[in-house]
Amino acid sequence: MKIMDAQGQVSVCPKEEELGVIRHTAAHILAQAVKRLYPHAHFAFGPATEHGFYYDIDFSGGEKPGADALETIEAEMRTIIRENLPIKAFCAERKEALALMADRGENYKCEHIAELPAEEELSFFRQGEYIDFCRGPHLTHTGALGSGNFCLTGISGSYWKNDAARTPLTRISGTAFRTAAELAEHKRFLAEAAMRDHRKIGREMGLFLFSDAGLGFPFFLPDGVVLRNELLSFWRRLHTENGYKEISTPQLLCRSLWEQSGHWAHYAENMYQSEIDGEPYCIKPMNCPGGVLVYKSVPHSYRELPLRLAELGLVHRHELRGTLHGLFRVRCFTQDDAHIFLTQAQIPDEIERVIRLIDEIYRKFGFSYTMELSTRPENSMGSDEDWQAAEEGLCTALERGGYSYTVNPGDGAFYGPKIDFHLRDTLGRTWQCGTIQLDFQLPQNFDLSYIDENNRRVRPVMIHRTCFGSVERFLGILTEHCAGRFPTWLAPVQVKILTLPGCDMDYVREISAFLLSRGIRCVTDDRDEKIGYKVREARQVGRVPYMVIIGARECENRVLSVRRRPVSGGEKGDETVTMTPEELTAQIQKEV
RNA sequence: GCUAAUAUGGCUCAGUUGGUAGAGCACAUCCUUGGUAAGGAUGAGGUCCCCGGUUCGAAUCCGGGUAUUAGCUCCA
Repeated sequence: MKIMDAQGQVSVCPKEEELGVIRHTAAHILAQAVKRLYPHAHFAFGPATEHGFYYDIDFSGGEKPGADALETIEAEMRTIIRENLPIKAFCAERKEALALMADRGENYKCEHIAELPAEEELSFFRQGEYIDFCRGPHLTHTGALGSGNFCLTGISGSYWKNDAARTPLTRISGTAFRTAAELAEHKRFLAEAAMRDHRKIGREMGLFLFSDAGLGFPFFLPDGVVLRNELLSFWRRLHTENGYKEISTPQLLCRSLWEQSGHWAHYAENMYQSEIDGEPYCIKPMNCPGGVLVYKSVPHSYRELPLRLAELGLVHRHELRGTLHGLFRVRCFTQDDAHIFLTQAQIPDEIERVIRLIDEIYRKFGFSYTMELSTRPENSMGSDEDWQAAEEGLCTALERGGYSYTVNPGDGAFYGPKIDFHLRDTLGRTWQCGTIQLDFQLPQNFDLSYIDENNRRVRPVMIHRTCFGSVERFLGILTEHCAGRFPTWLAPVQVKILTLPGCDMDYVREISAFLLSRGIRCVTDDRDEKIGYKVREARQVGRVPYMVIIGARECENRVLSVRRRPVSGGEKGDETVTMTPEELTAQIQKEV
């Protein structure tokens, strides 16, 4: 694939950059098509992204495109591709550049150029009547995109540099690939992803529910609670092994506590408020002040540190309604929180220990994740020295462990920097789950202390951390990851007994009681239905790991016909095997 | 909160140029006694998201809400 760079040189594109160039050129062709159809359109940014491309466009001077406009725009893009216009690069001095863009009414481009450092080379790409200020590189002519290799995917809103005070822009997004076959493959992937959507699976399997009675407040149904409880017992076992003590702190605490912690000053707009006996109270949006009060309730010795207080705390936050999204983004969720109180010297070791714990949990589910180090935000409290020490503490732990991570400047919590762990949903969108936050502020605000080996009163440091992040979000990710086919130890129903006509119901009851007594979650489907119907329902709707078929043959020989759902991937391919109840129990217990 | 689209039984969706609602699945009853991915019949079930407007007449057209979906922002 040939590309044209900003200097006008043609070269062969490195394989790993091909998609980006294709998509970037598609964004230009999109803009050109839009300009032809909507002459009043003005352009902001139009980059290639991880999944496709978009262009942010200001239509405020006239008609805005609706969703049905996408087809028309796509058709015009195909016309431009058919015209096979050569794409040429040229450079300009700042003054000329500004004049060129101003002449075309491209005020956003002018604003962008004006903000660039003086030494920046200003390059443009021209295709036919269309000129864009752009670093490139691009394809060498519009025909190289291929009219069957792209599609527009949506129309949404955005702002110039995310500033809501500015004129709203319209974002037209699309995606493009090297070949039409790759695009078709991408569409298949999207269809598959829709099947794995946790909102759909949650409804089908009866796991959870959303009601108009409370936006963003999920209900858990009986099978969802089983799933959740199994996940939490795993979590509790692991935390006990790792030296954590579990606590539980109140849902409502008086406002003065939140003022002292700094939440009132930095987080009030997200907090639900109430009043008790005329005193203002807040529903907790975080568990930390509760944990701090537990720490403060008795004097501590350096010998106790690090002191690890874990809490499965239900928190409520008033999130913007447009951001709510299934279990991924809710207004009340359970944080698998812990607050660790420790000495300065213990920071790197303890951070590493927490990273290892989170890694162990994610690996158990086969998740891959990315790590981000977020540094001091604008709206923060504490001294520069503390922030520097805290950021260094996190860096040291990351470097020592040899972990790869990206830095997210200014994205820390208001009380300290953090390491975030991001998991992907089935569409490839990332969601923050685990987090490790270092905090020098709360210990100060609450005058926390411990007695050191010289009998001096010393201020501890605090680590806030979660592994799942939100139990609800984690369950959502897990549901999509396994498409509802949970591992046997988590499956709400582990065994479904399907009866055939003519079987001895006493034997069925005996087997069911036997499995239940061994701690196996088992239900019986003895409806008067065809076996094929029951099998289909158990597999496709219930996603049950083990089906046990009992008919006259099984009753007579006192055995079971067992069908194990394929462990991974495909829907088909399992076989029926004959087992005794003891053998089945042994096999299931191996998986839990 | 912003931009766009969408909103019809528990679920998935039809519903022509405006003339008071349909299907499949699920559910109930009956028939079928069937050996591994949907046997058959009958029945019940709807404030067509809400509030206004246009019209003789609105699921349908218009306006305003609300919710959902996608994206933005924000965050676990």
